Amino acid sequence: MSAPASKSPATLHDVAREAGVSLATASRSLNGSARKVNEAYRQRVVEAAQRLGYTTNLFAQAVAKGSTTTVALLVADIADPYFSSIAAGVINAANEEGLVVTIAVTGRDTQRELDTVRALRGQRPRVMILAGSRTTGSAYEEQLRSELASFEDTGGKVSFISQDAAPFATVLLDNRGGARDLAVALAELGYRDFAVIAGPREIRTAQDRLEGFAEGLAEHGIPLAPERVVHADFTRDGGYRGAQELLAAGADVDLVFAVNDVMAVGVVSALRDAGIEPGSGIGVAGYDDIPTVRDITPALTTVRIPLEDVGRRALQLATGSAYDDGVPDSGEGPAPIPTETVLRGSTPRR
Amino acid sequence: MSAPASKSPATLHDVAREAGVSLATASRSLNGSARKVNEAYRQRVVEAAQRLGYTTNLFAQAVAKGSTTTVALLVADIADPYFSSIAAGVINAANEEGLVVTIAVTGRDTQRELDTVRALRGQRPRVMILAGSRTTGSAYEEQLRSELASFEDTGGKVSFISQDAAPFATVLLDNRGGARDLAVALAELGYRDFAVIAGPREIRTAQDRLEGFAEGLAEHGIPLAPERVVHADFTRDGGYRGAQELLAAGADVDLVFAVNDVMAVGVVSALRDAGIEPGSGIGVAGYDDIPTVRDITPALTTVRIPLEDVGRRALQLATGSAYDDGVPDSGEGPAPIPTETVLRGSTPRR
DNA sequence: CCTAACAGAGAAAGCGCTTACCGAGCAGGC
DNA sequence: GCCTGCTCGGTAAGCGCTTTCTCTGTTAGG
Repeated sequence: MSAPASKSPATLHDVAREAGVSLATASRSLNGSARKVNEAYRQRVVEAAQRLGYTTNLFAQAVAKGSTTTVALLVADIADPYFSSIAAGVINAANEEGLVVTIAVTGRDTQRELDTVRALRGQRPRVMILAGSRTTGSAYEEQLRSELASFEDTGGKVSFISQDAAPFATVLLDNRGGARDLAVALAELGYRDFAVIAGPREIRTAQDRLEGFAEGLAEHGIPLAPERVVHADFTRDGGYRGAQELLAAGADVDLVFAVNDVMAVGVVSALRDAGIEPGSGIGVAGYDDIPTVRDITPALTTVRIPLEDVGRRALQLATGSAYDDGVPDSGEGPAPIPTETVLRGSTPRR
Repeated sequence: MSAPASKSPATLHDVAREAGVSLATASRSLNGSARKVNEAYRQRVVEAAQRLGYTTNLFAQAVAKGSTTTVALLVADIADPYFSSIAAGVINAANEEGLVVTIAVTGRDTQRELDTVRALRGQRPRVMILAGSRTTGSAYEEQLRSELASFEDTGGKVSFISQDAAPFATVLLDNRGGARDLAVALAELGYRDFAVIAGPREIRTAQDRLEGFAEGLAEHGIPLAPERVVHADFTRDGGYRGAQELLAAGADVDLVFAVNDVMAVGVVSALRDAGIEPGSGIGVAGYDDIPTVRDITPALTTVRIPLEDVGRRALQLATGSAYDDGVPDSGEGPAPIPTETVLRGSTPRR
């Protein structure tokens, strides 16, 4: 495959020459400028651009204007439906505003997250959205925050998804409340012996769900013994192994709550492999309401989050274009996104 | 949240001044330049950059160098596991090469695809990867191709995923062959009365799978009547409705093949809702081997594609960094990615 | 010692675009 | 009819970088 002649793309200069006008006029005609341009001229320029197949070089435009149209999105794992749904929301919202989104994945690795943030800053994005970030306890937390703070100092906007990360904007998910409601609903269904597959300890979101769940149980006077909690890594396999661990410990459990659906799916599989029927044998519940859980058997009880909306709002929060769509936006303090407990076959009444 | 003073980010100029060297030296020290720089100077510059929290402005660098480090990825729907897995592959491979990826979604809409390609060109990406594109029959096809051709003329590289799109590079998936093998395997299992939920007619990938499947059946002397083929849109709901349609037509079917797993999941659900047990009643098979299908009941028979690898290779194909990883790379003609029929519970022996 | 050859720092000219600023042309007012 | 005041092209100065080219300071060879 020998490199073809490869002329470089037409520049504004070429367009101006082709149209027989000045560079300035060409620029004004093509990119929405405040200044008016004689319609006849504009026409000529547009046609010339057409003819040459010209597209504005966004990079050059960015350096000239000193601002870009890029949104950077950091997710832990794009193949995870939780994140890909959020990404869909961000991308759609961004496109509507003529913004372009750059995605990077951090693989749930703190060091990599930090490196990625740094690298992404080179793009001078208008907005940086962090989903699935660990903002708790890690040695890197401070570095991350200072990196982000400096990003905001230089005119960027950051928004977090899920856990509160003041002073940065956040699309707050009421993880604690959602889990609490779920616990209450399950207790009311008659479950008593709970175990939970928690997430990584350093992830606030995971921790909140765990704590909220315990709170809900407490309201019904049900304790959650520490040995009934195993920590896993948010993956299906993690959930699978977590369930095995629980089973091996021989505890008398009638419901397993996994703090995300992906792990819950693993739990269902582990139970089945151990000869226990999920649902009728041991109840299973998850969190997120990813599409899959409606299709497995039994369908999973979970807590629904409007993931795509979450992505949308994360962007709007940053661009300030949050036209009010029903979700109360009480000034500064962002109201959490409402979640909803969805009871399905995996948790029949006891 | 009043806008803070918002100083602009440190520039190379600032760094140079801070380090007491010239702009040129600063540039050379920070970004791998061919020219050598006295180590003592380099040190000073690096430290100064550190101190100022400087990160190279990639945009400015791009305009100066005349080339970017961006990869543009177009997918039909990022929330679809097929695409998000591919995206994961692309992103990982790109990160390894220090490239940044921009994702746009086209929503399976031709006009939008074309617009998106145009918009993305403004970013002057090094590479443009198209997955799930319609390259057949649409009125826009020619426009798309000419847009892409012109992109390549100006130094870009495009690579397609799935269907051959000569003269552009392609990560060829042997859709026809994979479907043929699947059909053969199913026929050998004893199935005789087939129906298929095909994809949109204008999508080559969908069409190939349909045709390959028919070929496989033909090898066993089994016909596939046109009324046994319904077209749907690659979504779960599409699959659901397709199956309903088939059922309503009252055909005597013992196996439904949906040309992608997402629709197959819909089929399973539709059958169940109609009181027919998927597997023991009517067999179901899909294509892609997305994670979900292993977890539903019955687990779905399907054709496995190493999706992440596909994404990886799409990038490598374009950047020319295809270190040989076992997949034969016979010079120009790209060998198709090998697929594998995976028989599971949804197609028990008859 | 002197000259040739070579490093390697710095000055400056771009890269493709935006945007003051300038100035020509024209309309209207007195 | 002359002046004021618009309107709207064009000129040119950047934006933050890279890179060529110039030029000085060293080193080495004779």
